[in-house]
Amino acid sequence: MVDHQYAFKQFTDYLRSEGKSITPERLDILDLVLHEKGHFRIEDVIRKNERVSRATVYRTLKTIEDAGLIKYIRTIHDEKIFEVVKEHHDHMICEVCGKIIEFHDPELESLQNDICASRGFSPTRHTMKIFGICPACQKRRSQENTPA
Amino acid sequence: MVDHQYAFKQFTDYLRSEGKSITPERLDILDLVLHEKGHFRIEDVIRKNERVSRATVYRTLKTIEDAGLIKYIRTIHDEKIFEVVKEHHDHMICEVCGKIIEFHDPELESLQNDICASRGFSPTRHTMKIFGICPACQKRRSQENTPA
DNA sequence: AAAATAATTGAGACTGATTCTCAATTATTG
DNA sequence: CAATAATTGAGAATCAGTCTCAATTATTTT
Repeated sequence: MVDHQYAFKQFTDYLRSEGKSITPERLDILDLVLHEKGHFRIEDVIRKNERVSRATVYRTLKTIEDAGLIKYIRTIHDEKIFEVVKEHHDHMICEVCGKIIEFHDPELESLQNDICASRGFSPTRHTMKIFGICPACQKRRSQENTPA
Repeated sequence: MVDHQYAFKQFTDYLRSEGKSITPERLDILDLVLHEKGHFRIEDVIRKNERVSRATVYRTLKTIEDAGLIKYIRTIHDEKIFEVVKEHHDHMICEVCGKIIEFHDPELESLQNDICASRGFSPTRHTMKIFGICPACQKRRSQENTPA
């Protein structure tokens, strides 16, 4: 879970620092986004918030992204999927059921930094996606191949 | 460089195995793609091959991708960039000049496998992108900040 | 708190990328 | 070579995302 209070403060601070207005539309969308469990698509936000226009949803999601509160990844099918930014983490994506599993590994992070350093590249951020089959789908598959 | 001869064989084998026809359009596009240095965009292929229709370029690039000969990544600006598949590698992407640097690190690969194993996830492939500033742009920047 | 100013919104037009349709063409098979 | 199956091209259609601009709302100024 994300601290909503804190997220709202971060967002309004960001808006003020950029000379942008604090509007009910923006707060509504942030609220909706914070209540999303896990990952969500833009269409979800548009559908669940008919009061706000499609254009404003797009604009506002980009603003919230610029504020550093959400980010997106691409699924196997190239769908844009948003998520609320928590601590940094990477993703495992199941190619069978589409499930997205988050993970974080400090060793991986430091190894990445080493690799960059050895090449004179100055990293700011990274994304890593591992595609494969999640435990549940592996189990289901092995059951299907061994019928009663 | 990629062995063209071998790539053509792989492609025609793939087509045959899928019951697909071997057409001049498909071979032309594969040929063009193999001659691309590094990374290319779909529009490049369409422009350089006016004999073949836009629709067929799209269809054929997907076919070549399915055959495992090319793949694509997304840049910072969400552009689709294709590349010929060589040995597996990951990418560093410069946020200043857009340059794409390929790298491969066996330690990274085995660490990824360990991480998956510990979570019961069976990996098939992965993508990793590190965004940051390339050596050339770092140098250029530091020069700009220290004028003569 | 009203006026003046600046930013935002909504509706729908627009764009660019990609997919679809289907008749005409070309490859494959027997 | 004829019959069959797959592919192609041209343009229509779709889709996500952006843009326009007048009307509305937030912010700042007096």
